[in-house]
Amino acid sequence: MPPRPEPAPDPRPRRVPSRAKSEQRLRDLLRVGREVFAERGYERATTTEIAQRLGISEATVFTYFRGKRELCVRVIEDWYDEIVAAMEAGLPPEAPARAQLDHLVRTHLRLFLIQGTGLCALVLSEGRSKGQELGESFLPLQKRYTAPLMTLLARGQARGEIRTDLPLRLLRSLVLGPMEHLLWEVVAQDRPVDLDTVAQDLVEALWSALRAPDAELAALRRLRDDLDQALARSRSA
Amino acid sequence: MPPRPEPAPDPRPRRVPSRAKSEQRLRDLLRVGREVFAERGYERATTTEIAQRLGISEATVFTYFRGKRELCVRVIEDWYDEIVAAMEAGLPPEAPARAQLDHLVRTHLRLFLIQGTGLCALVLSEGRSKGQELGESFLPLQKRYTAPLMTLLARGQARGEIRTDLPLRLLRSLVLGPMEHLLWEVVAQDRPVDLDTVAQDLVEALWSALRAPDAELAALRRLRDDLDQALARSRSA
Amino acid sequence: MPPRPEPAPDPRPRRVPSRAKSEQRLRDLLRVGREVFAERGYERATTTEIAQRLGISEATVFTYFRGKRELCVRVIEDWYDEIVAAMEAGLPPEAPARAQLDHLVRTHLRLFLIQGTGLCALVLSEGRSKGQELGESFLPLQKRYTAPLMTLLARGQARGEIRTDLPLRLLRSLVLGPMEHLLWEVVAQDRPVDLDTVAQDLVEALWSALRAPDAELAALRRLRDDLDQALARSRSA
Amino acid sequence: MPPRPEPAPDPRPRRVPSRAKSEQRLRDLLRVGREVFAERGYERATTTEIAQRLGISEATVFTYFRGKRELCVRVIEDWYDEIVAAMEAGLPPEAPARAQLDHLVRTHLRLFLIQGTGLCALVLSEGRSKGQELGESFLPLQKRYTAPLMTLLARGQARGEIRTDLPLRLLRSLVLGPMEHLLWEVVAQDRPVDLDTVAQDLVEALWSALRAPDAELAALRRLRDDLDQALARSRSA
DNA sequence: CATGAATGAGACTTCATTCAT
DNA sequence: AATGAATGAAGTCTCATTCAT
Repeated sequence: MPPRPEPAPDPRPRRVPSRAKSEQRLRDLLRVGREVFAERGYERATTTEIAQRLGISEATVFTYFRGKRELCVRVIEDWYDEIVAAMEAGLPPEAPARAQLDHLVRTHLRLFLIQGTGLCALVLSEGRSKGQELGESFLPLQKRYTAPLMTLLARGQARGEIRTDLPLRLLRSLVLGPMEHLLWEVVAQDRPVDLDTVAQDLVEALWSALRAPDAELAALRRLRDDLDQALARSRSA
Repeated sequence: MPPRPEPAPDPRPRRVPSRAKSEQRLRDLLRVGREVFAERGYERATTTEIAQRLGISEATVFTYFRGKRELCVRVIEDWYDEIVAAMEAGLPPEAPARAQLDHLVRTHLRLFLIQGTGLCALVLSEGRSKGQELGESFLPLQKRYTAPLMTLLARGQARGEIRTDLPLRLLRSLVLGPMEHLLWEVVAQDRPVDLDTVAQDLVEALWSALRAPDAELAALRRLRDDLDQALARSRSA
Repeated sequence: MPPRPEPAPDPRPRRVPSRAKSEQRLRDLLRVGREVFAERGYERATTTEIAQRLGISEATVFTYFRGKRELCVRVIEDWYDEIVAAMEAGLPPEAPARAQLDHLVRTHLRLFLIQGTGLCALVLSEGRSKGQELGESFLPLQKRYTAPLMTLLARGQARGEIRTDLPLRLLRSLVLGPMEHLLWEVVAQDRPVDLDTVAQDLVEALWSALRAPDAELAALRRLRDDLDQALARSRSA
Repeated sequence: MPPRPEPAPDPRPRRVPSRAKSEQRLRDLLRVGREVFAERGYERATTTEIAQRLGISEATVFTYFRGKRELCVRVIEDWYDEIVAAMEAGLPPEAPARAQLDHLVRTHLRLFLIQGTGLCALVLSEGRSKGQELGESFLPLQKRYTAPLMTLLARGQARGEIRTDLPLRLLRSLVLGPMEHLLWEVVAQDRPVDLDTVAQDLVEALWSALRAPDAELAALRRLRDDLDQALARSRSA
């Protein structure tokens, strides 16, 4: 467990493994790397284990990646790519906001339930303190990751489907936060969940919080406010 | 009754850190331990650093705690104690659910903004896989931590203030999730936030999702009806 | 069949020292390990010293053995193998028991005089209390080690060469005990001994204690009787 | 487990604990020290444990003894004193050698069965290599310890009860060796023994090896030898 | 006199990484 | 291109011993 010095970006030239080397090997490393990092977290994952699971030499890992850190970053990037792709696929921009939200939530939960929690934890805990070298690589990824949601929300606001009285960032946390929290619980307590039920319930709750107040409600609120003011005037008279 | 698991042979005695030892030292260790674990996470935190920050010998750390792990657990416990205490203080059970929620959210954000994110990450990422040795100590703490919220929600449901059509667990995630997510962003992007604004907005959004679906609507309708009748009476007079 | 003891969760993989690794290195480690453990005993032997004597890095030691304990066990096993092999070589089962005893004692003393005392001490003092982690590995070795002697004794009894009125275990101690004791003295007082003389004397003494009580006596009596008869015949002729 | 540098005799003057201090405390320390050293061996015994068993501070131990090593030496000395005393008591010098041997063996086994094995191991394994600082203190003790036996044997030889054709040292090992060996077995394998039976058997066997050859046997052997010579002469003629 | 507290010195062990083959 | 082997640097933890009170 000695936190290696991880001696900074390392400007020395490196035999860059020729792309043509073994695409398969590279994919294997990313796949197994993802498994191991997800299971153990960054610090507790070892190059030894990754190599062993593939039945290759540890040294080979360093032929494909400059080091553990680079492998980890690549693993995370790959994972983000998948998520973003899945999220964007089948999200017709013209569908009603609630339907889009439903798709997003469902996709999200599904992807994470399969394997994502470990990686999520990885990103969360490694991408933490500013001093950490890993974290810096993650910010742009975070951006890409939340982009589909932000787009969805913005479109919904533009169309009057989603409330506009709260900052977008807050709405984003409102959607992503509960999902992550739910997933933690699932993993921590090892309780199986019914994806469909949870997704449905969650969207129901979220939508209550996100939707633009509907017409009658708006009218009634205005009525009440008018009344208030009228009363106030009458009293001050 | 199962035949006792045979109480581990040869328990070499350890120096027991006398309770009455320098209370100050102990508090210092917990304080600095909290800092370091929060900043670095469990694996990257080192007993060396903790000792150095206090200007004491590393060996001294082990006079007060059986090891790194115990220190960490104690740090977390301490932190939970603070949180739970703060959460319970000033939460009048008879107040309206929304007021209670407001208090809870505000307290939560305040406590975490001060230092909690690192510790939150610590708990989240270390309390992950069941195989991990730390995680097991954390589950009971999690329970205590969410207890105030659960009580609040249950009371609200009983009084008809909070919707009953969704499982409590989901509502809990709905509240805690966004807070954690917001805090990550704050820390990760180092963006300052206005606690009051964020808390107010968040409660506003959460309440839309939590309240009994027809509560406001019903109230407004009744208001309108009352108004109608009042006007009618006034005219018929 | 008892329900398997649940195979320890989360077995973080270790680098497996490949059998084909530098055989030479391995032999060196066992050789030097034997020296150091013999000189210092288990606790006072250090991996540092073992590595230093070979001029290699301490880490390398752990590439070949899982840890200090495993190295020690392997050292002892090796040593036992040598002893048992030497003991069995040249012990013709059909030879008279006393001749076999002579061979065994001589071999034993010779092997131990070279280096064995330290290792003997190691086994004796580490294999002591049941709580000790090392001891458990040693019992089977002890069995193998004393097997040749036990066989010898049993065969001798079957043939009527060795007394049968005492338990085998006691006879075993009667043989092995003095040898160990003699060796202690040699080492402790650093007094040189003449292997042949000591072995001869010891066997002489041991044989007095082991032989079937009446064996020599009976033989001599028969000799005398034969003689008498021969004389008688010669006179009557 | 770090083998302390044990920084050599330490010539600095030391507050020698006034004899009048607490004789009781001193006895307690020696008693408990004996227990712990016997159970664990020198290296694994800790001043912590000794102090804890007495419910006193670790520092106090160092008020009574210059250090762990000195305590250990004193423990061993005490133990030797007891043994020698017990051995000498009730050993009437005029009794037949075999009766004396019986008493000695019985006393020895009894004393060791109670507690001695651990201490025996201690002496054996710590008093090993010449470089060890502990060992040097032990040689004179060894002398005192074996003195009663040596006296017994010498007297027996003088009286013609014990054979004189073997060196005394060898006879000593012949007696002490098996006893130690037997005790190892008892402890190592945790097998209970019947002291009386074992003692009786052992003495029986030992006596066969020690006693002066009896009259008939001697006569017969002389006869055989004479015969041999006569035959030889007759042939060479 | 007794002790609470602190600590220096070191032990075992792990692991990312390098390099000759 | 792949790897067997080696290792530097670090980490956690233990314990005899000292010293001010």
